[in-house]
Amino acid sequence: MKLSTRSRYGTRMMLDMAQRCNEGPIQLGEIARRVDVSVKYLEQLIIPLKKADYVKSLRGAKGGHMLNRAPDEITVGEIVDVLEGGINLTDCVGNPEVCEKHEDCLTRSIWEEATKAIYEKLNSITLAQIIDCDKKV
Amino acid sequence: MKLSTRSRYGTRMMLDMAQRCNEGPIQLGEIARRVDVSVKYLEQLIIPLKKADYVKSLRGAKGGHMLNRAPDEITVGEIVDVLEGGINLTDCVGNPEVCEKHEDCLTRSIWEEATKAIYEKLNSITLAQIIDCDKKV
DNA sequence: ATAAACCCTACTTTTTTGGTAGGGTAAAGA
DNA sequence: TCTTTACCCTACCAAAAAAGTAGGGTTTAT
Repeated sequence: MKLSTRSRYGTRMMLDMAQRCNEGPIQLGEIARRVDVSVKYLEQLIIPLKKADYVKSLRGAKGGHMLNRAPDEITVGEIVDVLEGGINLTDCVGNPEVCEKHEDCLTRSIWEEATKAIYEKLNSITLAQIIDCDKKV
Repeated sequence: MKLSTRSRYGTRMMLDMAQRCNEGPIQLGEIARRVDVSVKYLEQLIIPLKKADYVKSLRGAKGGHMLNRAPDEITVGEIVDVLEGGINLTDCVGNPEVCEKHEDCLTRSIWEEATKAIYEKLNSITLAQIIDCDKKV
């Protein structure tokens, strides 16, 4: 029931980019230093985020990464979804048939409802909200 | 982010007992057969549930286990809490100080809110509700 | 007594997580 | 054009957690 470091570090990274979304491309090395995670690990995390079009990159000297949408157009739920490979408390949530007892399973609906609760909560939080919240302090 | 088999099997077991809560002590072997989990594994799961007073046991011949409260007095959240060792999406949720960056962490409040969402959902579901729901079908 | 059933400790295996290593490729700027 | 900078890609590895087994001990109803 714990979130993986992929989601946690990935969210930190996205927030870092969100805070600098008007400063042009940002190098991974820079982000790595600030969020305190190795460049190599962040490289791994940014690939699926690029594939899902939340991030775009520029190669070459002076290249780097940046958000592909405004911070208020990206939710934490979307990030977790990409990095965690779906937000599901159990394998049977989206796919009842993976379980041989799915015909008369009393519990699946519980896990479905709980999954929905977490999903809705995370999808209601945008990167912009988190940054703004910080500015007020 | 996946629920462990401990929570899932444990919930199945508690539901099984709830469905038979007026039939006296129920043997683990019987439950194991119905919920399709080894007796040895269920033995492991029932210990913390007994310690937390959700279950009571009778030793000896014709002994067995039974719920220590009415099914509408036990929530799924309580079961998961016991078997999972707390419902927390990250280690820092209840204990900010485990993280050296907790001073200026933008993300902790996200994980706290999401944890709260799942916690409240699971705590709103009693064993009785799940069984009743089944009876209607 | 003894059999049925729970109780307890330890160990093992498998899977997932959390990375590291090392080289390849693209492109901006001199 | 050439070189540097930074992203891109494929493996691999180690530690930890999850999942489950093994085997013996203890209690108690009959």
